[in-house]
Amino acid sequence: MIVMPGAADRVPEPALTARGRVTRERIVAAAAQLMHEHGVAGTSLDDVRAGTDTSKSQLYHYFADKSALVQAVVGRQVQLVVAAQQPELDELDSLAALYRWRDRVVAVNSERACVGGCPLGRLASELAEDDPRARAAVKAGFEQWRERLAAGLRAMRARGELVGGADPDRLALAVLGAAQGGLLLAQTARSVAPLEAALDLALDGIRVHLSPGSAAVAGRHVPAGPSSRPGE
Amino acid sequence: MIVMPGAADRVPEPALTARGRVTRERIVAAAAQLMHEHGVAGTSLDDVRAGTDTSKSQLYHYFADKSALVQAVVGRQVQLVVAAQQPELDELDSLAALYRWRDRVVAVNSERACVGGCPLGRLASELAEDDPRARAAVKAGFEQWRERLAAGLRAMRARGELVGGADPDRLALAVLGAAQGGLLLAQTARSVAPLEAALDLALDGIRVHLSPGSAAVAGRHVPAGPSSRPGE
DNA sequence: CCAACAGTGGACCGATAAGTCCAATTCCCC
DNA sequence: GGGGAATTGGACTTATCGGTCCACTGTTGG
Repeated sequence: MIVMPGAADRVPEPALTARGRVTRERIVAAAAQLMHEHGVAGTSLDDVRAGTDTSKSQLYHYFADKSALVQAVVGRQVQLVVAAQQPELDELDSLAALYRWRDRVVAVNSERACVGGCPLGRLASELAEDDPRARAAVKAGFEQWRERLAAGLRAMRARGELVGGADPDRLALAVLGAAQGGLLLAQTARSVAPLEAALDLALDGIRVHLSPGSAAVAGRHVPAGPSSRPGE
Repeated sequence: MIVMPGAADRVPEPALTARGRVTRERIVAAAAQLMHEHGVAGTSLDDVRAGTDTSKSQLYHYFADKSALVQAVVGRQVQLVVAAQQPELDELDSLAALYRWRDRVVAVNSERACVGGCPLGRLASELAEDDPRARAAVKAGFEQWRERLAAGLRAMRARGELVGGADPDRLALAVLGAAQGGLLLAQTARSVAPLEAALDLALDGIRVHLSPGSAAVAGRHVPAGPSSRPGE
């Protein structure tokens, strides 16, 4: 679990035994799943209780209130979202690798038939205005995700593939934005097409910043030309 | 349920007099505002009632239930969102015009300090999984928005500015995705920077599809090079 | 001018939400 | 193996929500 540097201002939780940790984890996992499918407001603590074979008192034993549970859910979703892209994020050092990442994001979303969109995105949209702590947590999650993308772009620049003037941090932010928007439209349209289109266009944008001499400039991953890959 | 293409499957509403129409509009406007700020689930009918100087019975006089009110709110937000970009959307016929549109979107979001993100995006995220009719309405709204963008890109292609192989519909979808994702990240980060980055990268992507001979290829709107415009 | 109907006010209802409380039970460690 | 803390079960409280109901008011057209 990632811990904020400034020591989180959490309620002093009682010590957790092994059993306690398991139960707590079970609650968070079920709550995360439910909130991904039905939203935070659409998930009652009774729903969580029913879905975890626990009792009301356990929920309040491990979490001060619903907001604290939401906080834990945010943390978990950040972990899961990043973990789902782990291999691709770890080797983002070329345009081809970016396209592999693109394919991964599309595949993950395709598997669940675009239902729920991005778990983080949903939490962001629902909590941003009502729960400042949750907003900060989601913001930190996005930041972590963006940083992984930026690291890859920095690697590309270090290898001379990316032109010197390009700002990896800003580009990574933009690519993440394209992913989020694509995910949202995909969820609404129940089709991965918007996600593919948004990511492809963003990667086309990256292409503009490739060094002229780079082998990838011509688009070895996209034979038919930019943004023309057929959707699956 | 089989729905005829033309006739909406709405509850047969009573005839509306002028006074009735005004009241109804007042309710929808207030509900839209509240739902933009606090979400659909976070807005009770009592909130709407209090914010409109109406009574409970009026809400149910004009709307069958909360879902029907939400439906009306979606329609209104679609109108407002598109209307806010009217001038820029009407003359999207060049890269420079696309950048003017970009500036407009950024400015609108900046004015409200990124609060609430995109009204349509918020509704999409919150309603997609729980209210099929609302999801369809939001989807139609996005479609309308996308079509406006696509029309501009088609104009560019007709003028020879865009290369023949580029697909205006798909590009428009991607640009809309960039906007939505940028808006979401901007809302979460409380900064327009992600929105600017996402839109700039998308427009960089469009640049890839410009005809080689076009005057705009060199980037007359972006003197310092792609994606390097300073944020305001 | 008066009936019929759109429009309005607000009390009321049942369901369900978050959160409380306390007794019972299990576990860990001395 | 016993004591204290961690853990658990579930009834209970209180508040709020969507939704219903009915009496009343304004308006309008014949």
